[in-house]
Amino acid sequence: MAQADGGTPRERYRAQVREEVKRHAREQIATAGASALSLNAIAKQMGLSGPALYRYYAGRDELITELVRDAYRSLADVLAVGAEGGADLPALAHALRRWALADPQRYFLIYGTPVPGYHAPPDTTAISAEIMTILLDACAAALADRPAREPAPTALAAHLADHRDWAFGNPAPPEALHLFLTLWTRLHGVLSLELAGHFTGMGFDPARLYEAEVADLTTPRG
Amino acid sequence: MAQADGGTPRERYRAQVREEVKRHAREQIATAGASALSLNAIAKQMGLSGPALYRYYAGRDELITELVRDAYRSLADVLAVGAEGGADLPALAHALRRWALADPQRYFLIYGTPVPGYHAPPDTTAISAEIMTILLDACAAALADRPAREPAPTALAAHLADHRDWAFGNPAPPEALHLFLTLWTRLHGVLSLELAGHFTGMGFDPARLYEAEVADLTTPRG
DNA sequence: CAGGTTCAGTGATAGCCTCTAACTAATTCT
DNA sequence: AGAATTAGTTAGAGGCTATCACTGAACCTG
Repeated sequence: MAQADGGTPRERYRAQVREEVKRHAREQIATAGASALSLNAIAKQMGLSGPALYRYYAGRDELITELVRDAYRSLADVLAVGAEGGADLPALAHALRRWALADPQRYFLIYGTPVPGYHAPPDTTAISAEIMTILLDACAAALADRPAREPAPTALAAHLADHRDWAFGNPAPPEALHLFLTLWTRLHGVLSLELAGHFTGMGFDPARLYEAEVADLTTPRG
Repeated sequence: MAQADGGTPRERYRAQVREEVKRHAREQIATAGASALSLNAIAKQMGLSGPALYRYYAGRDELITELVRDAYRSLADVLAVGAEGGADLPALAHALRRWALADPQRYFLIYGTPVPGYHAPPDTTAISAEIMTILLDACAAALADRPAREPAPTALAAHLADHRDWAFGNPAPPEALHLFLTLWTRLHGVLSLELAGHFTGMGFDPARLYEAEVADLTTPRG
């Protein structure tokens, strides 16, 4: 993993160590949450002494930012592969759920509690836009497949038609914008509460709730 | 605030200091997030020296737990007052949104990224159940007001009918259980993404999206 | 291959933090 | 008034982030 050889041996070594640091970091985050991530502890686990890691990462923040970037990248890739393979909206929704369940803390790295000061670097938000584009396109495609029998555009769709800056140049119709936002927020709603454990002990199967939301999303209203 | 006089002067003083500690803690959390909360910093702000606060809170965790409890209590009270006043589902939904927007980090204290190890104490989960009961009752009432013309109970409702342990003794019909879960997850979906800032720069008005979800929730499907 | 440069890794240190322990001083109770 | 309780103190252990100055190895170049 991590393209085997990049250039000079030193560069390769650097990349290798950076990768190993991230491996430990991911493990630490998965078991104790992002706030418990400690450069010091990682260094010790790798048999290094504290400050050594500062050769590889400028600080804790940079490491976390890189993990956030990786998380975005990973999700974008999963969805892109699905979309290329002709996956429809429900298939993408389930790919998202599988991805989230595989590593809940990775999901929260992206969609969890924000740190008030923090602003994601531009390249990260670019990947976020990539993700939204994939889902938005899928929404537009889903609507195109539907028997066009909605003479009453929703009020929200009209509002979105006037404020579509975020769908940078995407030719999706207003209804698709509406569908996308609804998809995003509803899936996130179920997923984040499930991953946060708010359903544990309730007895029911969250997968069914998710399934019901997906079904509702892909069934035109009467 | 904080019932003026409790008993011995010492007890009153204790309660007063505990309250002041929480005040500073809330402020700190609101501006820098829960992970940045520091007992030491609070002590200095209060003109005390570090360890003094350990007379009032066993540690950082206990303080945070109390803030979580207060947050639950505050939300439960807001909703209870609304429900007593005869508020319907949309009114409760808007009360929830107002409460969340008033202090986003307080919302995340409850519904944000979980700390893997942490388990909320029983009294806290009891308040959570209180909140769910209010909303569930409102859902049942909303359904009762609807023209009863749904011969096809949803598959999810059937599943929930078999797994209704969590609605401890609540006589709500399965459809109400379904509606409640949908309400909860959808509202949380919009709210948490909005509060986390994922809509900033998108140009549209999150309130309209929220409004659309509320409307959808309270309109029977055809 | 010799010599200079670059860079990984080190220990020391400053400055935060949580939390414990021992002590002082004020308050309250009897 | 004397005894018991308790608020607050300093000191300190151990953790963390991060900087700095240094050593020693790897690398490149003439």
